[in-house]
Amino acid sequence: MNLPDQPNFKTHFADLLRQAASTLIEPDALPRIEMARTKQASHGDYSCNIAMQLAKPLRKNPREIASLLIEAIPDSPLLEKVEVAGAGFINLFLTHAAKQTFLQYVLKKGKTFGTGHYGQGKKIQVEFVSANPTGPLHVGHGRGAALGASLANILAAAGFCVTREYYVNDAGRQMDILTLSAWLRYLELNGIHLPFPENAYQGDYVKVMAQLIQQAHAERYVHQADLLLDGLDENVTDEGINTDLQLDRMIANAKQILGEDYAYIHNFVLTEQLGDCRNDLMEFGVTFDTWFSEQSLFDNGFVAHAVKMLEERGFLYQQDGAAWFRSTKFGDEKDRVVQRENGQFTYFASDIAYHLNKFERGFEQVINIWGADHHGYIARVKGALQALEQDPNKLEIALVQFAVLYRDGKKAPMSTRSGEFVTLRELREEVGKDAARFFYVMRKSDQHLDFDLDLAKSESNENPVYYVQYAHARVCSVLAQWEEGDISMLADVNAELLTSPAELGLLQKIIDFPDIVEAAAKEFAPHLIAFYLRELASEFHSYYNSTRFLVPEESLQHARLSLIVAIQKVLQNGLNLLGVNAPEKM
RNA sequence: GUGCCCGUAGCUCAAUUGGAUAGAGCACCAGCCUUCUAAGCUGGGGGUUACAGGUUCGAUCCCUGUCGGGCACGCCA
Repeated sequence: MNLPDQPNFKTHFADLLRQAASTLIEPDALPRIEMARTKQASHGDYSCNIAMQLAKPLRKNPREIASLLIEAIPDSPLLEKVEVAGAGFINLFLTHAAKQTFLQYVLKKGKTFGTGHYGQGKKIQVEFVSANPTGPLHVGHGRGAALGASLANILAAAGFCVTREYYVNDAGRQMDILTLSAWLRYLELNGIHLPFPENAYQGDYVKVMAQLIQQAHAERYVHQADLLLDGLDENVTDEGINTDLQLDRMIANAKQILGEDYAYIHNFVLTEQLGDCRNDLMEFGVTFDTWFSEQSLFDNGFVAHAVKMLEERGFLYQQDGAAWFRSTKFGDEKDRVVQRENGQFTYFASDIAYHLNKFERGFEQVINIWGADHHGYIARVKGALQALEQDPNKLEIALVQFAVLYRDGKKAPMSTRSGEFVTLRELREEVGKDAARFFYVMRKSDQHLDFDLDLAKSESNENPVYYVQYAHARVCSVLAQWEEGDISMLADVNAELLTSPAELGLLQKIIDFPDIVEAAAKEFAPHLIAFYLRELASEFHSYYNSTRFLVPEESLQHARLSLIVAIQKVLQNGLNLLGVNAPEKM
């Protein structure tokens, strides 16, 4: 049988029904043909509800319409039979030959099986993680990283031209606080003990950075540190420093005392944290095409430019000395400040500039992966884009709910500022990269995630990661014991011998894979891949236990081997999309 | 208080976005290694989809209300 290059049975059947429906109704009035995979084998392989949808416009009984459609359906070598069922479903059965022949395409496509053209080469950007470089990544960032990286892979597989981007918040107050924190620790190393503000960064990593500065430059950056507390309340040493005002005063003092050296320390801690973050993510299998600096938007005047554009279009007004953007015109709850009383731009201002910049770089679609705590932020960013005459629908925000760690059935404590949190690095060291990546995307992203550390760690049948990987290792093991051992022999195998329910079920499962990838891309839902892989592994394990592959009869042996090689490819490709290894031995 | 998200088996979650008898894993019970890896397989029990209405051929999904949980409501980022 000769089939087109990348056969898609689902769309083929949809075409057949569309042709049949054109005998009953004007093509313009025809709704989209929904072709769904069935849950039960008795319902065939694919099912369509078009007859029910046409019941209203045609004013006829759905079952009657279904019968008429079936009579009008063109002949196809892929269609075994078609029947009416239930309230008017049209159930279609694929021929065994169609399923069996499909195996050849899988083996031929190999690593690229599962890819498609849904994205039509559109330029799409995925921005994710984008954590402030003020400390180590924690397990909350890990979920965004795993989700973003997997989604980017899936979009690329679905035919998009993907750019992965990390927005570096290297401007602004948090970086100043980190700089001050590091300098204070550095001063301590030089015997100068000033009160350490409660709202500065407490983590030990700050002390490590201070040590690095100390080792490289000795006491060079001590300067007149005793002036640091100037202008603060008299009795700070007794009560401690804990207000934003006091902290900002210390930062201002530090800038004055250090002069040009302030920039050195600022830059040093930034580079250090960013490098740490990059390594951490790399070891997590997460890489970026672009690290986009927020500071660069200020340096080249782009923030001022964007704000000016808002002003020119009449969306800005002055009140209480600040410049406000009329975001309420675009559905926001209240207007927002873009330039403060003291002349500084707000974070929102640079974010407007950043998103405008994204569109000006020519991305046809932009996806932001944000923590769910930022959901109130969506309206104002989209509003600003609209005000700047951009299409806000080109920006899509995927919200990620928090991940809560459980150890021994109890919540692991998490509190960012106090430095008491589980880092991504610790998580990786504890459960391993593969388990962490898989667990993070096992849930729909807009759902809370309960991350069971004990389960992720367990090297047993309880662990879904090993379950999928084990299926892959088993195939590899069989192939290793296959004496002829040449997979190319399987290219033109006679798959007609694959007729058991298990074999036909597995064939259908393989056929589904490209559709699953496309659905995952369409819905920003990597968890669909995880669930699919689990199901495929399950069917394989069952097959493995019931059927011997290395049988004496060569044609049957080759047929079965070709099937498990195809399964191996799908497992590899699927795990690869999720950033999980497919080990040959376990 | 206002806005957004959520509520599905004992636990953690799915459900092709309005489709057929709501499905998996874990946990629990009973079996399967002289055979390609038992990190596996086979069988079993378990549900008024928080609750009350509404929309229609058909609702876990859409609308209204109630109860319960999470998040957000700065000239912070």
